[in-house]
Amino acid sequence: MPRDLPKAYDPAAIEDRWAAYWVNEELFAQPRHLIEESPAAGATLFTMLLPPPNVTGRLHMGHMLEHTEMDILTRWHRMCGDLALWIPGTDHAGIATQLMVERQLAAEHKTRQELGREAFIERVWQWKQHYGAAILDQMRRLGTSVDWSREYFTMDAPRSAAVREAFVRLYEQGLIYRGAYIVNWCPRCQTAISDLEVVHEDHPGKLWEIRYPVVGEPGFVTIATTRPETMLGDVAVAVHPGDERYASLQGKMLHLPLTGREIPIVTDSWVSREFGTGAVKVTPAHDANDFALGQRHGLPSINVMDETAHMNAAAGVYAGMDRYQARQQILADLEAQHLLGPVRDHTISIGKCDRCKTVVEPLLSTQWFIRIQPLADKAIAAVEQGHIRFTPDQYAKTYFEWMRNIHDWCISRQLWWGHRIPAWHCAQCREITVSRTTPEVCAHCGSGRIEQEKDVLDTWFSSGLLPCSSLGWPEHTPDLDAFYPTQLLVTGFDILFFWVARMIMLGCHFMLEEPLADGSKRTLKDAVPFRAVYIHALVRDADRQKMSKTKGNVLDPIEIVERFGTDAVRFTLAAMASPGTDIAFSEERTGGYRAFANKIWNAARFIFMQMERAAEAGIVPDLGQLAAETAGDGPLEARWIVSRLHRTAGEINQALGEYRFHEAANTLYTFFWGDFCDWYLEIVKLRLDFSAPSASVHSALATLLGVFESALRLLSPFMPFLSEEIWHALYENHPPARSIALTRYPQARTDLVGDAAEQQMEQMQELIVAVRDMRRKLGVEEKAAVPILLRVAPDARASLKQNSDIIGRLAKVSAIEFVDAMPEGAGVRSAPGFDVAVIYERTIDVGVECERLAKELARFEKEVSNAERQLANEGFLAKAPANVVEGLRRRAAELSVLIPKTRAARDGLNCDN
RNA sequence: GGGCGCUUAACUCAGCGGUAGAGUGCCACCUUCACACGGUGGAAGUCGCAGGUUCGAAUCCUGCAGCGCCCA
Repeated sequence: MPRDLPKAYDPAAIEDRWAAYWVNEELFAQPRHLIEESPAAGATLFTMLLPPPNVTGRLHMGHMLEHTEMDILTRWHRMCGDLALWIPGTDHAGIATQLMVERQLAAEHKTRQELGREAFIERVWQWKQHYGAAILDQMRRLGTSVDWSREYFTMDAPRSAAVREAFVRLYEQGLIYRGAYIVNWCPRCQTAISDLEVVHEDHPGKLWEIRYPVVGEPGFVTIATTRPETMLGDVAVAVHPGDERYASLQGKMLHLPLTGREIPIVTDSWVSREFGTGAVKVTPAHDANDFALGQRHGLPSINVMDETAHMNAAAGVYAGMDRYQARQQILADLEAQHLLGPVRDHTISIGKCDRCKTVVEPLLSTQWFIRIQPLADKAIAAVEQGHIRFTPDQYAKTYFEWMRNIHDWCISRQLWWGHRIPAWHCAQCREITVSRTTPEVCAHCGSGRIEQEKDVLDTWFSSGLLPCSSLGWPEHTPDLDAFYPTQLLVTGFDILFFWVARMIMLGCHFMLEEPLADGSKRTLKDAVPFRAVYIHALVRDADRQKMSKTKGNVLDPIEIVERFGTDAVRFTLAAMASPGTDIAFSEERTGGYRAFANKIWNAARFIFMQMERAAEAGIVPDLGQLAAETAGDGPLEARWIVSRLHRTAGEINQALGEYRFHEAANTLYTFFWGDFCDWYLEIVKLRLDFSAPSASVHSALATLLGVFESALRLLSPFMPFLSEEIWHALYENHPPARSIALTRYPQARTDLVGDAAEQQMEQMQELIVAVRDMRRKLGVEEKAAVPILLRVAPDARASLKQNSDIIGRLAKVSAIEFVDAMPEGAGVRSAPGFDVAVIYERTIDVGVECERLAKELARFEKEVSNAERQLANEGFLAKAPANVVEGLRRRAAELSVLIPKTRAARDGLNCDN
């Protein structure tokens, strides 16, 4: 029996099956031949690129959140009828991957140098085949609705072709150059790394003062430095031009201790007079600021270290020492010459390699650079002109800030794993040949003695091209015509500069040259790689701590998923994903949403049970005609639940359109559990009397099934597994579509949103809750039904009378006596719309009830005095909107009735005695 | 040093100009034939502090305090 669900919801029993089904049936693919045969022109598109996870990575909670948000959006758009395409893939991650394989080699007591470049790269490919798909496999298990037929890898053939084309084109356009500049050098990885790959940490350090003797006269200039070992590469000492202390020394020369060299004193307003002694040593080859200063003053650069951060031949007697060893020796030698001044404790910011944590050495070396300004200008304009929108919008500021202070991009890396730069050096004429195809001879002198550049490209050079290259660029493909620009990029704020900025720069630059599908010229508006960027928050642990390996508080999402189910984890993340706010991931809360899944599961069991009973009575609903509708003269609960459903659908659609996942999830939760299960199902039990099948029984069943089926579709993007399972079961495995994910998302029909039904129902709910509370206070036994006295306004009486069976069942009331006036005194509960009393001989706990009434009275009195004060205020009456004034008047009137009633109730109980 | 953000119920967070909300937790009762991953009811907040704008401020502005992040 397909509708025979187990009593408790067990995600493990259903998830693998559906995950495999979605992949095997290729449900979420947009086949290329379809795009070619009938181009997507005119269709509403939803295209998104998966920010490529590293091949070295395993899924973490950040991915889980990111993928959940992207999957909810993609599934939602798909169900809204959009042509939805989500392209998955991985990034080759140059340094990280090379490091993994180097570690593997180290365990075998080998180095990559011993292996040689070709064999090493072969080994990395093997590693990649073996481990590189971990995250994608995890995504398959989690049911991520991507198009697997379009999976990319940043080093596969099409992406490599894109990289080569991009490099050559930029070179031809004069936007790539090669030169000697200071870069962040990792002595362990032995490569240049980007600013963003350097993590700065404050450490306790020292500030040493060193005396440099003035040439030709007695006296010293005392400089302060945190890195004495670099003094061997000093080429000047700089002071502020306005610094009185050094005014007389300007233009003089100094002896550089331990070297025998003489260096000039230069003035530069960059120097801080307050820091240290106000005199700073200048070492252009080992400090970025000094390098810039050296350039301004035409100073030479003296490199005193090699690629492993050991002192080189230029360091004289210190050659061969490691940088820290050299520091100690230099300090000792200075001390011996009485050139060392006072030492002070000083907190220094140390930059470490993000990958291997080695202290980075600023080093002068020859690298390839992109002249970034022309690209950045377009990237800035694209956002300024509104072609790309950020959510939350404050990230646009961060983006501008970075983009406007951008430096030329060092794109060369001294790694073996990556896209090797397509440039060939000629041994004959020393010229460089840059070419799309591998050249035989030097383009300048025709010599055959050419050798390809050893450096590879920064990984982001290739990932930055992905919005174009994943769609086939530089080929002008139907995919490119159909899907570029993509609609959205979802990513973390830490990736803003990594990918987002580079994708925008490269996309705007290259795609401007690519005509639109109709052949017309593309403008910036359509050259952007995506129209919107949604920045999600950080997932922290339950104590708001950042998850980190060293703290040991890292949660493995797969492990959490195995305990709670994918749907519960997805729902938790969605429910907590308020834009701009970090998520304190709590397992307790995840447990709560697993309970929600179980609740829905059991609602389904109940409904299926009713269908079975109906079938036994000969009632078989037409499952092909399910609709969340009801007749205007239908019973109150039917009109109400249909109204609530459509209101809910409207709110969810709006919330998702604004990336307000938490609002969408909470709205759905409240509807499903609060409205549908707690109230509607309880009421509908009254209607499903299959012993006497009537039109109203048929209609009740039809509404129940229609609303439930719609609610499942509302749920589907959030809980794809659960909704799929129940939905297929509802149709006894003969559903109208291959997957609930391929059906249409419920849209709000305003004609079915009934304010009157909602108001009537609300009043009845309020009455039922009041009676339940009074029963408890009176000590009525749980199962006993008791009569009540009820006074309501004449216009509400008919509705309540008609639905007295609902009140009877939900509040356990045996009979309702409608009266025009309530008896004075105790036991009467008053609300704006009604007065009610439970008829029961046992008395209430007078003390407790008096206290409750006293509190209520105090609240009413405070409220009424506030209201009266405002209503007496002419400014309020004149300036406040009419509906606000009217609302307050109505409330004041209510209170003026409620207060005497409450007082009377207290008098009846003799509370003040 | 520059920039950004946060401070609301025991906890985690919504709300961002018109009568303080949710989930979890807590207390009491209930094994009622969908669900104890449940039901019913309940208690719980001077919205960080001080000024200002406004008829009206948790919500806007200014200052202060504490916490956090990014860039240098």
